[in-house]
Order: sequence, then C-alpha cells, then structure tokens
Amino acid sequence: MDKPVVLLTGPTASGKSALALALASRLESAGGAVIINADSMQVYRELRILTARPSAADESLVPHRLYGMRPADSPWSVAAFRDAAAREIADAEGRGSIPVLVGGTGLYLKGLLDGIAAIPPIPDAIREAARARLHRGGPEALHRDLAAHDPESAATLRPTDSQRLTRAWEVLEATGRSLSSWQREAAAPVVPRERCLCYVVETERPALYDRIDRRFRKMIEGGAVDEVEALLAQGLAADLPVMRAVGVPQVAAFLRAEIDRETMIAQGSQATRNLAKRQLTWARNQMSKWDRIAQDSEIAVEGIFAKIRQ
RNA sequence: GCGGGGAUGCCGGAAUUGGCAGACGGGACCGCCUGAAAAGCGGUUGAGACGAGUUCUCGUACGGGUUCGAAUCCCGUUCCCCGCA
Repeated sequence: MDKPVVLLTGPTASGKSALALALASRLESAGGAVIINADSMQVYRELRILTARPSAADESLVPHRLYGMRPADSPWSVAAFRDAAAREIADAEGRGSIPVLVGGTGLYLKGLLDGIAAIPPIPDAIREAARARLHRGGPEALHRDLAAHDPESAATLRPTDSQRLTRAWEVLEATGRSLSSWQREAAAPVVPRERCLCYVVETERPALYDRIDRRFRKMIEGGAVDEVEALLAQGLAADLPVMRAVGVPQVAAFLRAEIDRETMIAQGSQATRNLAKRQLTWARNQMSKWDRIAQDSEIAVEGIFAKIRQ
C-alpha cells in the first residue's frame, strides 16, 4: 500500500512546525520524512524572523522544502504552491520518505486536496491594468464594469471586495472568459484525499493569544526590525504579497517614526491575533472533517505515528 | 484650598449647542473564501424583560431640579486633569 501524505495545520503560533519536526524525527525509522512548507509567507527568503520560519538548526535535522526559497519580489501563489508541492511530494515519495506538509494557509491545503481552476497565468501588463483600474475608479466602479461584461462573476462578488473584483477582471481580460466559468470546471486534486492524514492542531484561544503576544515581542527583540529594514531597502513595490506579511506594515511604520516601539508591538500582536482568528474560522468550517490533535507533541506524534504504521 | 476643564458601550470618541444617545473607528465574537489568502470581504455587539419585534423598560459618574422634552441648562456630591497657592 502507498505511504500516506501527512497534512498538518492550525493557527499561527500553535506549534505546528515543532510538531512537524518531532513527527519527522520519529519517522526516521520508517523511511524518513520531508517537511514541506504550506505557508504563504514562510516561502519568502527575506523574512525568517517575522514569519517564524524554522531555524537553520531545525532544517539541518530533517529535510525542509519550500522554505525561504523565494525572493521578496517574486510573488508566490496558491497555484505556484500546488505545482511546487506536487513536485516535492513526488520527489519525497521517490526516495521512500513520507511528505509532511505543514502550514497555516488553508487555501493552499485546499488547493492540494481539491485542486484549483486551470486558469492560465495572467500577463503582468493585464494584472497592472486591472489594479490601475481599481485605483482609478474604486471597487464599486470596477464592480459595475465587471457586471457589464461578466454579469455571472459580478453577481458572486460584493462591490466592496476589491481584491476578488480585480482578479475577476484580469481573468476576463486575459482569457476572454468569465472567472466563474473557469471555476466551474472540475479541478484536479494533487493528492487523493484517501491517502492523506489530515490534522488540525487544537488550541485554547486565550492561551494562543497570549503566546502570540509573547512571540511577537520576541521577534522584535530578536531582530525583526533589521529584517524589515533590509527588506524595505530593496525598494520593492508596496503591493507585493511579502509587504503584507503580519508585522511588515507595523515595523515599517515604526521605521518611518510614525509610531513608537510599544505601539508597533501592540499593533503587530493585534494583527497576528486577527490572523489566528481567521485561521480558526477556516479550520472550523472548511476542515471540519480533519482530525484534531492536541498541542502536546508527544501524544500527537505517537498518535500520528501509529496511524501511519497501520 | 482657589480658579478652569472634564466624566457617554469593552476602548478611542460623535451627538446641529435643549429634540431618535452611542455616528465613525478599534476590539471581541460569528461567518465568507478558487492564482495577493499573514490577503480581501460580510454580519452582530449599552443593559434587562417578554407575547421575540416596526415590542417594552432602564441607561450619558452619583443625587436632586427646570422643561412637553436634558448627555446638553441649574443646584449639590464624588472622582480625574490643568493652572495657581
């Protein structure tokens, strides 16, 4: 029988990475494991501290893939992840290792299990034109324009949802087809669900929020400000995904002397808690069938290990 | 002690200067999610009651008063801030 693929998720600061590391170490005797990043921000090379990426020491213990391999000016995406993860999973299995995908980006994991519409890449010029249109007329105007040319997609989007409206517009412009029609087509899963062992790390919310607060402060004390300063020194476009990583806007405001250090820490912690809240909502509703595992690594690791040996 | 200013949901703060208190923002909670997802977006949120909704009662530090009507005006009390002693 095929070896399983392990998927591990949970809110930020829930201890996913440590759990993955413990599990991968435990799997040494069973052919080994490869940890594959399913997080939208830990891919960016420039942000190790702020994204709580596994340390170099951790990476030396067990093979880690898709971490810090993307320069800040090259946007990652769910489609890029799907393709890269498919390669990494196949590669790991080719060597008899068990792929362990870890990350808090629910959409990426969904893309892996359910697939994603086969929309071709959109040329940069069209993407930029769509954004320019948004900035010129605002989301309501974009919604009206979209409704005139693609009523089906427009009907599914709120006039305030600037991001999805822009996406629908650029897809229509580039492909001549409605985003809705693309999304109606059956998408191909990367891994069949039957082969996956899917886990959500369970957390107590007050304790999680507390851990988030302490961790963000520690990030700042541990060099996050320098990290962002170096990133900003590259003079990249402000709308790149990496610029929206939790902490980057807050540290940037501090560097511009708009807020003081404590305000930066308070706002960064707050943004992280807001993220965790959204991740919890996603897990509760989109991953309701996934197994829940305790934060305690020993128990969790043994539970997953036993399941793999079956 | 004297003079001046202030006290409004969990928080910051609105309220045409006597006319629907709590706008707007934040937080919290609930939810949406197909190539930016650590993103983007929606809902609820003063308290209580019942027949459960276009319902009723209470509610702007506390106690009185004026008025058809008070967060707003008057008197007293408490606390906070600023200035002077």
